[in-house]
Amino acid sequence: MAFRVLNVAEKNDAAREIARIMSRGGNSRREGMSRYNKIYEYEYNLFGRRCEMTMTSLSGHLMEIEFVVGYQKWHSCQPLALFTAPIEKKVSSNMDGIRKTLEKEIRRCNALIVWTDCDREGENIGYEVIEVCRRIKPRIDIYRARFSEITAPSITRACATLGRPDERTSFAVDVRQELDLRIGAAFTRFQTLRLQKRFPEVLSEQLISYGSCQFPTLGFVVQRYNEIVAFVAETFFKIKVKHSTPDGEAEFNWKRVRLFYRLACAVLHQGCLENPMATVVNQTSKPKSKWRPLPLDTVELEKLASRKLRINAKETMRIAEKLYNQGFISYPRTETNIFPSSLDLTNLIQQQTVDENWGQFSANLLTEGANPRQGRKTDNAHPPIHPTKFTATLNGQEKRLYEFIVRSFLACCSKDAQGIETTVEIDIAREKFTAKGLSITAKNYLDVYPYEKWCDKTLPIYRTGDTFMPTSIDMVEGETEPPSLLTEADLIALMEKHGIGTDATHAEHIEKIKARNYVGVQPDGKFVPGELGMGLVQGYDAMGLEMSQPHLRAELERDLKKICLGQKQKDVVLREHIEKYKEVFVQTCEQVNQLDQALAQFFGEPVQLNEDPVTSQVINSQPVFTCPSCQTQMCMKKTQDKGFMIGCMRYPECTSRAFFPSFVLDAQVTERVCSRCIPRPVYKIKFQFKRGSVPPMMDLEYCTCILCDEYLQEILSFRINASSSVTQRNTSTRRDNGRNNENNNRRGGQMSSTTQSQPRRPQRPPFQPDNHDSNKRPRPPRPENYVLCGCDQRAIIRTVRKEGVNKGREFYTCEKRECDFFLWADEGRGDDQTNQNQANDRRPNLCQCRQQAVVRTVQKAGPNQHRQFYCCSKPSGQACKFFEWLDSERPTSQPPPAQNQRPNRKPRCCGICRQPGHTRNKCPRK
DNA sequence: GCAAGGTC
Repeated sequence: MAFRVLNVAEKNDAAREIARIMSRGGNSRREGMSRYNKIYEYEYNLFGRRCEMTMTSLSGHLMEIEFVVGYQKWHSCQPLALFTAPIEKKVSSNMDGIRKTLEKEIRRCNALIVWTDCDREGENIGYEVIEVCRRIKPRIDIYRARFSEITAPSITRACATLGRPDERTSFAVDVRQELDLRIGAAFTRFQTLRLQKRFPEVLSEQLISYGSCQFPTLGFVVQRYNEIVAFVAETFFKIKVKHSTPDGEAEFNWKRVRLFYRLACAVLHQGCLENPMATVVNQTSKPKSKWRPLPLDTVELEKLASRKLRINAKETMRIAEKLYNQGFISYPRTETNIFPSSLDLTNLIQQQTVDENWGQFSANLLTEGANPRQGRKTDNAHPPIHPTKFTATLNGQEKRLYEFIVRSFLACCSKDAQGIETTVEIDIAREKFTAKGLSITAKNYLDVYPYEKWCDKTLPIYRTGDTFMPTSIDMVEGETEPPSLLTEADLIALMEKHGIGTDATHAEHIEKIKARNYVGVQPDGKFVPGELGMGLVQGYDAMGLEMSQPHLRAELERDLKKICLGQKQKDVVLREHIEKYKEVFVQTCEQVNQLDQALAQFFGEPVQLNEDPVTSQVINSQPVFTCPSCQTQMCMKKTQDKGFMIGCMRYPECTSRAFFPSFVLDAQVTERVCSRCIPRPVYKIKFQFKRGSVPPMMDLEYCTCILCDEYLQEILSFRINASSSVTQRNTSTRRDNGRNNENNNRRGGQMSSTTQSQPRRPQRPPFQPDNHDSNKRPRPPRPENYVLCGCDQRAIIRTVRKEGVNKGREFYTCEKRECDFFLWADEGRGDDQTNQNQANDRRPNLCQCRQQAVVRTVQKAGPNQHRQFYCCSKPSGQACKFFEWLDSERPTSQPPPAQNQRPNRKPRCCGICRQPGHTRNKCPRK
């Protein structure tokens, strides 16, 4: 049986080229599941045997990381929680075709060779391929091909020296991805949500993002602007000597360049004036070259297009990609500035000989032979940017950029410009002056490269020992000048220098800070900080945080390198950086007023908010509490589906909280007293309920304590029972009546007399957050008037309200809607343990699909009506077929007594005919 | 609605 190998490259171009080299042009091609990623097939000798090779490709990263569902929405959690929120890595939806191709092809293969780019990201992308393939074939043999360029020798060498993928390098990328996501999302949400509310007139629609590359890029612009603003001009003085002759004019510059003291300069100037005769002390002539341009890589193209053509980096890349797709130029995303020896430069130059502007130059170049200047960088994949086909059909910016690429290519393949530089040094009153002249002897590349100037400068002829009387000796005054604002090319150079972003992303980061209104661009192409950008940088600077400095990113880069070298563990780096940024985040929250103040300089006074100082979370209702466990302020807010919540704003770090159910319409804190936890803070809250949600108990007052963390339902059930005159229960099933007693006494006995008659409940220890796992919400202390139901939730007591034999009877039912737990209260009345035992007895089994099985009752008329059975609790579409009768024997023909029926359970009314027993879809009237 | 990194 044939030994098949699946080969995967990072992009289709690379796959095609590697396949062509390995097959010596003899490969076949077929379509894959992704239209951009073809499948190439050929045979190759590998592992000492003839192998059937299948080569396909990706389009960069196959997977993306994202927070799990509960954290994706902006208001779903505190931004602080994003530092620890669970994340997942999965195949991006737009990469589904590629995933399917891999899954399909790996099934028929015996080994996998990863041919992704040989850099850090490439290694990580390789592991994404491995993960997808291992899901299909867990034991597949995996190799890594390492190559420095896509040429026959390099590819052959890679095949002969196949190794294993480097997990550490891939880990480094995992760390970078996770940190970028967590930090970016946390700060972006925090800044945006807060500042939109603080400055609604200006920022209500503004997204205020933070990114580890965006902010340093902004920082460069602001720093240069600040340097200019802070610049103090200094006056300087210098001496200039001129000499005019019939052969030409010479201007001599002072060797001291300039002095900042007028008197000193004046003394020396006076000396020259008193003894003005100049003596030529030295005269030299030497050859001078002006170097031709390097081959174009992406960054160089962006910088030069910005400087020479005034086309910005983003636009340059857009046009370049279009030219590439039309086949006019080579791939424009490359870090290589070395032409590979395999590239046929002569043919490329030949194509350009037909042009009316540079055709003649190209023809001459052919006769001389191409001699490209070579740089030092290679990305192992793509050659420098060069024209691949002649065209004269382009217009506008496309034409300009194409012409620039062609002229750069021809200039690079030509020769340096040559000239003779003459330097003349003279002495006047022991002060030295020099003048320089230039005589160009061969323009060479300059003939085809109009973007650079090199001019002749003719000097009169001087010989050493000559003397002459200067035409003028002047003392001139000048002022030092501030640096100029950054151009886009300057900005890209700074980003490159400090390791901010990559070649492929520089333009995107610049574009992003423009889009966010952090910076603006003047008509002359210079970058100025915008009000928002300036305010953000000033605000963070005022907090003493170096958010806009490149150091933080540089530190991460250093640690990532250590992961690659095995000097540091991935988890350690991740933990350290998360902790560091989390600390920065907390500091930002604590000092966030600095940010407000910085922006207030530009946008006016901010709108006042009720806010938490740590999280700046806006609070909708008063007042603000102090968290008893961490001293952070807590807030009460209305949640979408859970009614009201009082909770620590540092959740989940601090788990102090209390929830109130959704039938509460309004809540108002009236006091801060606790009968049980004094001197701990406790809140007494007055609730209003939706009409009908509880028996006629409107404006019920409820005292709860955050420390004790008790639930509203408990007091509700108590009050309901107390007012319904049901038989007195065992006092142990009642909640803290003693506490109410104390409260009532303090408030002058406002509570009903029923509560006052209850005996005091034993004191329970206050809530101790330190005893809880910070990742889990603490379970509330269990009050005595509920039982645990089978799904481990509380089953609370309710009263049958419907007319009939069971009216007024009480029953336990699970708080959870999905759970069908039901227990008559009088079946175990007076004995809490019995209640619990009964509940436990009725705990559902685990069904076959490991889901809970719940008890249901047969509704349908027939011999089994009212009989109970276990079945899977999943929704019908997903449920397994687990089924088990609850009773061992079949029931008699008589229906079971009424107390075995569940009151008010699932009337199954269709809502059309108002008749129970069928669903809306099956209604005969429909 | 968030990052940065691949790539088409």
